[in-house]
Amino acid sequence: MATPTLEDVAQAAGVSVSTASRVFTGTAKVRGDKHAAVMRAAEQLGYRPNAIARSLASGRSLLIGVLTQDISSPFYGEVLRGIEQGLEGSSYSAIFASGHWRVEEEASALHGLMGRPVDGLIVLGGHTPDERLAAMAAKVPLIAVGRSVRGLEDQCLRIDNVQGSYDCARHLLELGHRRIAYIAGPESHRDACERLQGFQRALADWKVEANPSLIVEGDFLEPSGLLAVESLFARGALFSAVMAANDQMAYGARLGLYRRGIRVPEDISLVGFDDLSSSAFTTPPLTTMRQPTYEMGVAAAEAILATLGGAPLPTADFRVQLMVRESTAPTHRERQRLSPLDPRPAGPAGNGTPSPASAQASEPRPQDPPFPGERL
Amino acid sequence: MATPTLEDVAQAAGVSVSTASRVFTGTAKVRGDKHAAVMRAAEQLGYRPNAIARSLASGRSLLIGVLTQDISSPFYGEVLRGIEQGLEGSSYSAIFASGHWRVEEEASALHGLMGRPVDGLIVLGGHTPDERLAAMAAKVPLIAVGRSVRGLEDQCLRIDNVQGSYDCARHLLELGHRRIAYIAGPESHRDACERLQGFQRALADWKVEANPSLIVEGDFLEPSGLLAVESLFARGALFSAVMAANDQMAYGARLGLYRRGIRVPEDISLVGFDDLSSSAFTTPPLTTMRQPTYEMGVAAAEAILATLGGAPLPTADFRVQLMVRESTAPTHRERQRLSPLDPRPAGPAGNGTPSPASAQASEPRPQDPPFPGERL
DNA sequence: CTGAAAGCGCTTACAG
DNA sequence: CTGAAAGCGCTTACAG
Repeated sequence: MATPTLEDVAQAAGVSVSTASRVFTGTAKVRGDKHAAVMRAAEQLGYRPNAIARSLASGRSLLIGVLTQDISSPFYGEVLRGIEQGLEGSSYSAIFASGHWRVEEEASALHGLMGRPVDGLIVLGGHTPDERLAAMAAKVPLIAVGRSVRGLEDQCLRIDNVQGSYDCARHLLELGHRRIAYIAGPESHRDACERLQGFQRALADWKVEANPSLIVEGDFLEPSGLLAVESLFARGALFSAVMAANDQMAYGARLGLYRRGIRVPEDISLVGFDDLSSSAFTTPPLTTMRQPTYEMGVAAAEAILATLGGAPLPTADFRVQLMVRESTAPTHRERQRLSPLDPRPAGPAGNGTPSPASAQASEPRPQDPPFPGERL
Repeated sequence: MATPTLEDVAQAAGVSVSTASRVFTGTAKVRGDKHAAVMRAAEQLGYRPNAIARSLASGRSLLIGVLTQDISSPFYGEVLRGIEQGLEGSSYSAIFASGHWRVEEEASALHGLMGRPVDGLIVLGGHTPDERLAAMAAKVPLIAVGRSVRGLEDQCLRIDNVQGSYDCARHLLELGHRRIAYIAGPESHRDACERLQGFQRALADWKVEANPSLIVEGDFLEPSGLLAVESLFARGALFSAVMAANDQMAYGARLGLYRRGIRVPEDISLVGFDDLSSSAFTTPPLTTMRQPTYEMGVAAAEAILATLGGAPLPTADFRVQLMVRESTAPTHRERQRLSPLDPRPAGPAGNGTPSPASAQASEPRPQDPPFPGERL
């Protein structure tokens, strides 16, 4: 038998389609016995309301479009999970499209979503011009996560990248590090620029001279972190810490250090940004700035739902939080200052401005076991 | 102005809606000048065909439902990316729903997808009973990835878990390992059972006695890998290698070893399964069994498209591949056999049946630098 | 090649 | 509380 329609149900229940419709939408009271008859008929026939027909008739698609950049990104993945959670229990579902950070691809993804059309739009990052998003926002409730849109400031869920990055750098500076290599994100990313800015501001506040040769640009993916460290070594750069603009590049940097036989954090400290779920399980567990990505996804969904329900936009404040784990340690000099009697042997990198050439030597040498307690 | 409809376009172009419709669907020839007039009018009005109305009229939603388990899973993420890629260029888009490996949640996700209704269904893993999937498959083309469904064997895209796991174990056995700890997946997962089976079969072929106290069950997530290693140590188990049923648990195990100051692979070898994209960047890079997840996603999408287009189901064969990286090494005994003059000092774990108690000692001791070449 | 018309499966004023 | 009817924006035989 073909899929049963509302008409089949109404007929089986001995009521009009209007009445049958009302029991499913709940828009008006229906007498008890008729209600029951409809439910029974629906059950018996295995009736499922056709969402498409319903959308066309009601003018609402019950779909929230989500423009993401990469469906498999560990960073956006958490946001998507949050969105799913935030939509749970509502009658809306999410439909995803990926833009891969390419303006044209984002445009066509957006085009596809609007053509459905969706009842609301959540935009995660990307390079779509502000004007285009403002134009969409005029048609449909829109929330942006991880980017800001001029004129739509209160519909943008963001963290303070400058402050977050500043705090990462401060952590390193307080541990005594002065020569800090920085692996930046692509300068076309606003996040990347802001994080670089936070780093530089901290340096300035600590009266540490900025050293352009300690800054390398990556693309937010692992291999670029590895390359960055390699190029740093190739140019003979000296540093006691590496700060990466995101965790994925920090992973790559970690591998670059490992390849040279450099220990983290004994020889060189490492910090990331994002706190991906796997960052608590790297070797050593990565010190990084946590972004509340899941929470932002939930909030984005709730904000859309609120707007759709005619409620005012909920306000939320998203704080970053430094997760001090085991990839950062005081410089040797700082350790000595703190406990002059510390008997542990100083590694070749223990003076705060290590020579990578000596750190490279593959002579067996003492390995510090992790001392997490020391740094808390 | 409200969103323009086909009727607006037809009117502006001076043709009937039928004709206007034909230029957009391409279902019939339209005279050149009328075609142009319609295109121009559409352009001018900023017309976008309404996908919902189109679906209702044509009886095709142009939506492929994807039942996944966790939208943020690094494993399924790759499959989703493949599906997106495979659908690219077609007029279909994917709509995702997550089941979180819970039968009822999967049912409601499936219910939501079928109620839209979708034109095709791709199912990733999960615990939905075979009969339910068979029932869906009767209504709509269905492809399953990473699980098998009785009666739908040729619509299931799978790898040979038994063989893959066998090959991982063989790799370890050939390196001389005999006491291999195994971190299994949950026994309710078919994949988990098959991988355990492959492991045990290899042991049997090598005449290594199976040792139940070396097997711990996890849940495929990182923390369970950490717990597994801890419980192994707690019970005083002796082993020179750890094999995990997936990469995420291998990451957790890696951390457990690190916490005890145990070196990988010098003291203990470690192997995973899946080859997640970050596994090439762990410390050390993880030896693991690659699953062609992205390719399976592409193939699933293509199979659906083919079926929808009336073409026969394409056949594909998915091979796993052992990625030998740097987390596995020969046992000390095996190294000596291979090059009796190897001058490197033997670690406390070098005899193939190490004592974790001694490996635990936090005395500084020589650290082997990585020797990737040695194992190729 | 083209238009008028029916119809996709619902919802929702409108009139009782 | 309930039914008949119009309509959502398209597609697609059907007849020219």
